[in-house]
Amino acid sequence: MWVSRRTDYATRALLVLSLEGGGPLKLEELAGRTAVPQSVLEQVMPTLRTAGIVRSERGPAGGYRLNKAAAEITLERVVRLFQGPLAPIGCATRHNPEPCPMSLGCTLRDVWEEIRDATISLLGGVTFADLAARAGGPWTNPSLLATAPAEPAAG
Amino acid sequence: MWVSRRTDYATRALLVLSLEGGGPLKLEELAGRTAVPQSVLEQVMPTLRTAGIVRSERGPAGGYRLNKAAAEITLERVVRLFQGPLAPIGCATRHNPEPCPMSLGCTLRDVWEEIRDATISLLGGVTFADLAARAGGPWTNPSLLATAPAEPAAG
DNA sequence: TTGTTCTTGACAAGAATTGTCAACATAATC
DNA sequence: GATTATGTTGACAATTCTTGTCAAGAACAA
Repeated sequence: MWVSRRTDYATRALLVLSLEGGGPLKLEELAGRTAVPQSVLEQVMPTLRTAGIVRSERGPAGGYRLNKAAAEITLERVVRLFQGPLAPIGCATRHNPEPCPMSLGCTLRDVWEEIRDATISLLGGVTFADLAARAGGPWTNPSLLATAPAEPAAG
Repeated sequence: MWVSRRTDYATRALLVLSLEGGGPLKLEELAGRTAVPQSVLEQVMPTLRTAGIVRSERGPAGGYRLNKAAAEITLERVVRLFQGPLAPIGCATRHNPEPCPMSLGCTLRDVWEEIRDATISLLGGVTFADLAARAGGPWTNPSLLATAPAEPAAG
């Protein structure tokens, strides 16, 4: 339960962009196709842009597209961007681990590091090309999305 | 960075109890030997007790000890007790996953589930007997702990 | 009865998360 | 140039989680 909503939303947006090879997608479209509040994507997309992962164009016919091949964007890159270190605990990060008076001979830390490495290995081994290749359902067929906004037919 | 302090503290306390095969350890001793604030252990230990992992005795000569063999207490059990589900995200828990309109054909969720399973596999494969067998430093030799409380010799 | 120890519940301070909004900048089109 | 469509930015409120602390109470032994 440690992947934040923003991380979730960012990966969703990138998966849709990976599936939409060509033209730019507007923020509104992107929000609709990923079932993400547009107001949150407003925050998420600029972060992806600053990181060089997506590119944007303004004005009519503007929108977002990938800034590099989907095969070159790993899940690790994106999760790191929004989550920071992937270690489950501060004493087990690879860079600048949090000091702990019990770290010497600590076998608990060994396990935390194994979890960290397994996580990195999995996230680092998956690109958005991989994710796009096997995606289905509403990902490839937007009409399968309920798109139930404010008020359903009730009254 | 998803393992909470309380989880950290609980596992530390259990590791020390596993190393101290025999007599009960008082809360104060346990706090000292694990470098954990006693006031927090006051909250953590009863949780371990209610879960049947440790046993307690009150009065003088009281304290805590393991309620079962260290080889029968897995890290998974303890982490679950304090963290809840081990999945990185709500849609990927094994029981009652959080519903998501994008779950059909979602390859992202596949990866989250792989991370969940790898985490469970690692945590489930380690017992406190394993952890105790290889521990060293201040874990086996408490005198190596700085135990620097309020005011060091400075004046 | 006294002293030691665990037990419980309430709590405050702080941090992180989540979602929203308004004002602004840029680009195309009329 | 005016207008419209779009991304950009920063501030923000509400909520929830985390962390540590404390005081009063219950059990046990001497």
